[in-house]
Amino acid sequence: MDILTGLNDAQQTAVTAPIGPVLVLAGPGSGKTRVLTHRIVYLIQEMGIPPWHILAVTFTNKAAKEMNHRIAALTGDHPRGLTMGTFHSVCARILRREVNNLPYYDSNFVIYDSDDQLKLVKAALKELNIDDKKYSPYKMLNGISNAKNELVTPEAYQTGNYIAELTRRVYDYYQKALRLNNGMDFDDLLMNTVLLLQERPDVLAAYQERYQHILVDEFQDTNMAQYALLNLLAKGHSNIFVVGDSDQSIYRWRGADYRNINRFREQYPAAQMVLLEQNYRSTQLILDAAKAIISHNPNRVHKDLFTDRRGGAPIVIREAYDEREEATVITMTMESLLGQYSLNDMAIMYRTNAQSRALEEALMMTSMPYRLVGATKFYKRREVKDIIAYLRVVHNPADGVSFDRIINTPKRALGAKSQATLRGWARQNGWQPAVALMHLATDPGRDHPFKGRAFNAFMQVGQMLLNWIALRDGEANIADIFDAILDQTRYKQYLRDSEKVEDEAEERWANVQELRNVASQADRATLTEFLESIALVSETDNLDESQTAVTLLTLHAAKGLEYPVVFIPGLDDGVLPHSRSMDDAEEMAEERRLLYVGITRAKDQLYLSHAFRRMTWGRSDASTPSRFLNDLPLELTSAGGGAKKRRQQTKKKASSWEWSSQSQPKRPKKRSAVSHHANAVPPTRSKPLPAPNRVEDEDRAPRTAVLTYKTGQTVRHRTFGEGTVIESESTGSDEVVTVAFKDKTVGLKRMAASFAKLEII
DNA sequence: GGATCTCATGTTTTT
DNA sequence: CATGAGATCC
Repeated sequence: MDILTGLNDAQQTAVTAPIGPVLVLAGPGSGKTRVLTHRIVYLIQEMGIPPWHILAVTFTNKAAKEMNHRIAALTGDHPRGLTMGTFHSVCARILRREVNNLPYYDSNFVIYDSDDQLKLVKAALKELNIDDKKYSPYKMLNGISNAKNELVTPEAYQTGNYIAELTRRVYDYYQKALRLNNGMDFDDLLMNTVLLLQERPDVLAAYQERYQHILVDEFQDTNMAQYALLNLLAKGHSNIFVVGDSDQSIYRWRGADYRNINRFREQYPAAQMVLLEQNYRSTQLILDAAKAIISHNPNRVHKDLFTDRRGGAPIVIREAYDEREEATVITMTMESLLGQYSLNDMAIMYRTNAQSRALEEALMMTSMPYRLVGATKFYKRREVKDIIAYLRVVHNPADGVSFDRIINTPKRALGAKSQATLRGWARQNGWQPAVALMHLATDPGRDHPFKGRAFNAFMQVGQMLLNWIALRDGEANIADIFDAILDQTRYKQYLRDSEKVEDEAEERWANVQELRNVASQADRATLTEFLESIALVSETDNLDESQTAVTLLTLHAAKGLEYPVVFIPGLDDGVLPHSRSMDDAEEMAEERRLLYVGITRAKDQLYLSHAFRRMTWGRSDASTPSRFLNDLPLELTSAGGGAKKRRQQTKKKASSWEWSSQSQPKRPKKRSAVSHHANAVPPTRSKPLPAPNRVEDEDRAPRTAVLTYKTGQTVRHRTFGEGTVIESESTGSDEVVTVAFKDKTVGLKRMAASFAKLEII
């Protein structure tokens, strides 16, 4: 099969560009992953480049996996020796291989996550006698991270003021602590790789020789360290193919700098530039809206996005009374769309995670299944972290942060005092605490300061560590070590004893089992590889698409995804744009890009909403519609419930939102407090947001759907128990039942019949 | 050593 | 409001 088949002209130009620097500016939905994968295959098949000379870097494991998958589909095989991975995993691999050239580290170094980092910073503050009340550890860590992203070592850290001086000292201590623990944080993976390549021309030469062709995804998200890394590797051959879109740069606060695109152009003036402007995702109308929003940002490379999908459903903009009503109406709109779309086709994208709460409540109310992206936090669970900490100590006994976590978990009556004694003794002998315990267990006769209960407990831990390490060095696989740890620490018993609620203990144990599954699947991997793989996965990498459900996610998490129907609630000034970005033009521009990213996720339909009042930090405050809404041309939006009329007025005064007096008995009270001085529409039945494609159908075909439930019936819900049907109505494709449940804590609920699975008694 | 209370804090979070 | 960290009390 010709690999150029199905590619448009611009895509073909990019894929077949002569070897050398190439910059692809790819608008949303323009097929950038396609271009990247086809380029790789083109290099291999048409230009005869051996796969092992190719390095392709992405930001997420998901993107790397996707590309691997597509390449395999194109070639019918996984090209042997091709290096494909995230910046961090590629760096970790290099560092692991070059560990002999790294002072202070051995090959069992562990990767510290943000929790571990914070613990080290706190320890540093304590050691340096800095008040963590006055100087927030988070901010210190942030400063350290920024420095690392800019390749500034503690020695080179500039201190113009007192806080900077403190940060420098903490940074210095922190960095030494990392070495002592044989640990690196995420930023170290990048910085240490760059430093190594800078300091060792011989090592650099080897990697330049190895990676003769470099491809980079999401180039606008690279930070200084990543840019430096790419340049070092590409120096000499300049075969660097980067794909990016500065309009989708939304990680500035993490050090990403879209100006790297400009730097690239300056550094490689001969670079071939390709603009991908044809969009294969959205309707023209949605693209026009996106363009209208983004065009207000200064200093952009102008792109003229277009699509074959002429026209499209107007964008619906609505104002809600508050965030609860906003959520209710979104769920009702979803219900009304169920005939046309599956729940999998719909997503709600918001600025802050806190916004998900109201949405979740509304979804639960209607029994509509949903999946929350990024909220699982499996690897952040206490029990999971406990076991990983054990494994990490077995793998790298120098890891003091993990050791601190496990030394008294399960409880061994080893409190602060005993631990301090241990630390003192270990330090005297130049050991890390876990190493000290192993010495103690090997030779209990040696001089030590412990006695009685503490001595026995420490001996026991030392003995266990020796056992596990013997397993590690023997034939045992990861699952064997895992089981030995669970068994010898009596971890299950510990969970039972420490959780008051039995279900809680069960759940935690289930998580431990889940982790064990992951471990047993990695049977061929070494402990090093296993720990590295779980340190470098993100939660969003495992988006479970297997069940039918609405997706809830932040706008950040939405990048790279697409859905036929997209809802973006919270278009209020202070939410989007976020209040923290109000006094900084760069940050405001980034907020705008965030909205741009959100809008361009939508294929067919887009629903934007804002609220008249919004609850922030326990306070319900009047809200102003997002300034970004003013930039949407009126002709692209539908006149949802008079919203357009209102938008034409300079100032809105109140909501014309409607609510159901039956389903939300508490609402009218609150509501009337504002509506008497507002030009509110008289309360009528709640209506979903108009679905533009459906309006006519509805008029033509009056509802004749047969209802399953009738007023007065007694029904049973699997979680809410028994209740009486108050009302049931058809939404066209589904039936919405209002039930008064006997359980007073449940009360009145509106739910979609297809999900609620109510049993008629 | 553990439970309970108080108080501060509060975007986004690819790895 | 809701969460989490740290202090304080038992």
